[in-house]
Amino acid sequence: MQSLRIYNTLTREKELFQPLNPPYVGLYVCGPTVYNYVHLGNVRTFMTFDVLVRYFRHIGYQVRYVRNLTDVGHLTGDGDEGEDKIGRMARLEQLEPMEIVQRYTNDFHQVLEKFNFLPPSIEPTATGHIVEQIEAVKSLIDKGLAYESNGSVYFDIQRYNEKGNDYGRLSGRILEDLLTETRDLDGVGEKRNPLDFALWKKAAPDHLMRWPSPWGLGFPGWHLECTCMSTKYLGNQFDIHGGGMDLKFPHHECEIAQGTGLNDVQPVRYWMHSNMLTVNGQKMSKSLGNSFLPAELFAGSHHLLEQAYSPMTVRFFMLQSQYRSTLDFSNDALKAAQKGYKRLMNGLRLLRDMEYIADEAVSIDPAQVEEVTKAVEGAYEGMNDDLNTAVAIAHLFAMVKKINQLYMQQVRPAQLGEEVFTRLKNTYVTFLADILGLKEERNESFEPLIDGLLDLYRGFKSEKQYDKVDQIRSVFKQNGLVIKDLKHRIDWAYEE
RNA sequence: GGCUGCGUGGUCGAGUGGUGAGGCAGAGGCCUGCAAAGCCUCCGACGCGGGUUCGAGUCCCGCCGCAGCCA
Repeated sequence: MQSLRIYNTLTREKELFQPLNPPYVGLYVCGPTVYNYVHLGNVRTFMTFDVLVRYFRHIGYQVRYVRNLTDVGHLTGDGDEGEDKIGRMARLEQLEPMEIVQRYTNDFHQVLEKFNFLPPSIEPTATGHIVEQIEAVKSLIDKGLAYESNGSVYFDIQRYNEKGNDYGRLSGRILEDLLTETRDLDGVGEKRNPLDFALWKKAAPDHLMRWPSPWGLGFPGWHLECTCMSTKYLGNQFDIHGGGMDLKFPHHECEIAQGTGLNDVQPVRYWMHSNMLTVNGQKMSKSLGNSFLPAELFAGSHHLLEQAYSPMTVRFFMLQSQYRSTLDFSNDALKAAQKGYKRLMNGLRLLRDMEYIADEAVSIDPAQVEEVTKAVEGAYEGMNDDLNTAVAIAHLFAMVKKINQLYMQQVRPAQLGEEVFTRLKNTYVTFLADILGLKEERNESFEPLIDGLLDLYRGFKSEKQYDKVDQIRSVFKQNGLVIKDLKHRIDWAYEE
């Protein structure tokens, strides 16, 4: 099995990944709050973990991938104040909260399918786990780590730390500093300490989503659902927890506190955080007007976009950077990605029809063998080094060059030998399709039509009817395809 | 203001003590009816100022800029 190293936010180091119960891997990723169309930044996060799951499975692990949907409890202030995000949308659009949830859940699934994401093993919802959350609150109160105040229940951070825990470790925050910073703030109200966070909130009379509890009608705090659902399906301690960088504090910090408080064990062994997106060097935000939706990207319908970019182009584009780096969206970068993506896909098409040809007259060329071996091993080394898809892709380009050389008969399969040839073929196809999740975007039913046109082209070409030849070329071009006139054959490819 | 991370060639983007990233763009060549595709060759960088080292894009200090979280 490959040895994968993962950057653990908790230790700020790359660590060798060792699962608790091999060959099983438990992975939990914070899913979206379904109150609006899915944000491109979220897409990047889920893509990171999509590739992680794919790679784990490829190297022989059995993954249980849990990605939740937040459908209650996430407030507009991202803290304990403000309106429920879903409740707010329901009020504005005069719909049932669950109508909002369903609408944006559907959108979320649709978008992810376009990007060729694997479905999670379990996709639990917060409202589906109210009972578990109430039980968790009770347990935390029993343990002296939480207290009721005016119908709400809060986690007692000071008590938690007095018991030898370290609230703030994940995000590099010092409790004393946090206390100093927040001391003079008013609005503490029901809390003993301004840093304490809500486990259960009392519902105001006009609050739409509420459930009965030992503390009256209310709803769960945002952080609690992830603790309950992750430990329910993956155990009190599990392998990996992922999410966007923005969730490190306070969300994930609170999850650690809740999980540790409940089960006396650190809930997560490896914390992984993916970085943010920028647009033309600036952060992507609605107020700056530079935030576009996946659908706008596919349609090219945003004023900052010069053209449409297909889902696979965007997928390839995102994977060309390492997940812990910020990634900048711009037209030039996306156009470059489109060309690069098509180059890889053309290689895939060629390779599919390529068979090994034995040739006694040709001996194995060590230099050729080494080039292929280096590319294959390099691709794995990239993935093993904290999921460095950028490095893996660089080696795929080395492979596509070799594929083209074989196709152009500049290199003979026998120069590689059957074993190395097969290794090249398998690795290339596996990396693109299975690990990176990149697939051809085409309509296969049109292929006979393409072949028919190509026959006509051949005929005109041999008759030197160049006006007809050029005409057919232009038809291909209009459809994003190019005709390739080679010494030994005539073929087509995606226009890059 | 605090914490965390980043700043690489025309552009996007890997690398993190000792000649190679890679994609896109650009230049030349092979091929071609002309092209395109492909192949070969080339061009070229490490925010600014100090320091450590035989040697730094890579480590340390300061500054500037960008991003995330907190206030």
